[in-house]
Amino acid sequence: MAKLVWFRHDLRTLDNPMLNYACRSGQPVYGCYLITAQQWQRQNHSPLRNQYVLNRLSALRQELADCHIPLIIKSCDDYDGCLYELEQLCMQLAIDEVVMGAEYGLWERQRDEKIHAALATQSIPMTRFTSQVLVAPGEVTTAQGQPYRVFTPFSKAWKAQLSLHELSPLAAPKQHPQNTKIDEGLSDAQLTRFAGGESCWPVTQEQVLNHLNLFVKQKVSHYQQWRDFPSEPATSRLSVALAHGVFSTAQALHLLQQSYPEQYLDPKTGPGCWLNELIWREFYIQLLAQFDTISQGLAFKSETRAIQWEQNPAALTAWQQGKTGIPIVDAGMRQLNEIGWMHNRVRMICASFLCKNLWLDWREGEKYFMSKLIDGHLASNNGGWQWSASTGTDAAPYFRVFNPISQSQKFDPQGDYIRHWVNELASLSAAQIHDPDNTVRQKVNYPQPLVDLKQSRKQAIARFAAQTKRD
DNA sequence: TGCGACTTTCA
DNA sequence: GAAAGTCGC
Ligand SMILES: Cc1cc2nc3c(=O)[nH]c(=O)nc-3n(C[C@H](O)[C@H](O)[C@H](O)COP(=O)(O)OP(=O)(O)OC[C@H]3O[C@@H](n4cnc5c(N)ncnc54)[C@H](O)[C@@H]3O)c2cc1C
Repeated sequence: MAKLVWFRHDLRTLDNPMLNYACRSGQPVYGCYLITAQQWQRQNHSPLRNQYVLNRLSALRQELADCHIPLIIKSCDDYDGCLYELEQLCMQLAIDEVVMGAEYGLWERQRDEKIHAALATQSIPMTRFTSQVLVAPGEVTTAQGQPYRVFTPFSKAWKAQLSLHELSPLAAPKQHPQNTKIDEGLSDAQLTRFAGGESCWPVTQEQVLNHLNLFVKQKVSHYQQWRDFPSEPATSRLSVALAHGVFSTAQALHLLQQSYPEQYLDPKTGPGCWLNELIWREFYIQLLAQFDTISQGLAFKSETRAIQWEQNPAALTAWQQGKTGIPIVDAGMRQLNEIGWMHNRVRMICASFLCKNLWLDWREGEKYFMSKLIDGHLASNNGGWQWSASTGTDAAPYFRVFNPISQSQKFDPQGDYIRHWVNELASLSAAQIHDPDNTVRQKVNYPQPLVDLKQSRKQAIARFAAQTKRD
């Protein structure tokens, strides 16, 4: 009899509770990953993200091989196909337990429930661990026993919970070498072919951990000061690795704690501010796990669900292509389109512009981001969009509307970020670049602003006021 | 991590 | 009449 570890969003060998549990049994251990291409397409996963996953799987297979654990990679259409593949594997490999890290989207929870029930009829237990977050959804609750809906109290409870958690990361387990040859499914050559190239993002665990180490040692102290300036390389850019579980919150936190024991809990310091961002990620994940409306595409605040958003395909396309005539928005959208990643400050500006100034449905923005981001993750992406749209819990108040040009002047004062991503504006001065004069726009062939910022802001606030009063 | 309308304070 | 403060969307 053997154990099967099903990898999903925890593509690592270090600090992996499933692997450790399976290996402690003393039985043979097999890893598996199921590629569900149709499902990915239905959920708008971006091509660059798929490429990253496929590259990462080759690397993970090597890392697992160092532990003498084979990684079987199979392809099936969608979540329904997963059950069949798992049953096949259980039969072929004489599996007596399937082990996995919990996933929190509604469809993923339903899939896992189905599989759990089906395997149970064959007396194969399915055991779920917490692998994506340090503090499991529901582990901390408000005094009334409710899930937290507000970030600050959640983060306090989260930190208070740390004393109960072992932070020193689990080592990668080592199995005895196995001689028996098994069918590992898709070969590395096939993975490389499907990936269609090499991801620009680090794919090995070693590269990612080096990057994490370097960030914590050299950059996190200045994080608080510089994180909002998109032309500064001040943020960790670890979201891609975190979204796929190449390392855990505990691994990052352990480093922070070791390096900055006096600071890491204080959000006013660089390390403490960065930890807060890791907690934001866990905050949104626990919301996703405990409120089905997020997976169902409903606004979190019910009083905002009746809002009639504009239907304007031309404006949506202009926004998507980075041709809105608002330089900072266009720079952000072009960064997203080109590299599948956007700086957080600019994500907020682009999202706010779509919802508040263009009055387009935040779900259109959410969908488009998901179709381009490599770090795309339902919990954080939905969280970010509902924050921006003021439809979320603990969101930006509807009357606090960003002015993208003031944001641009404040956070990209020299215009370096804009110059880098918007070619037409590369030669403009800092005085012109945030909102060029008509004549300058014509000269460099840059569009006029798609909307009047002042007027659209006023209208958005009025519409929200009318909507929320109605109840 | 908002901003305009309005009031108060000071010269 | 400028600057600083307060209010409400
Ligand atoms: C509209 C919108 C959509 C977003 N979509 C996603 C998404 O699909 N996936 C995603 O991982 N993040 C998303 N974010 C959050 C944030 O923009 C990115 O996590 C961040 O820009 C990643 O860069 P970094 O790794 O350099 O972050 P750092 O500043 O170094 O932060 C460290 C880590 O903390 C987490 N984090 C940071 N900020 C947030 C946040 N606001 N919410 C949740 N987690 C956070 C990320 O995992 C990040 O890697 C979105 C934000 C907005 C406003």
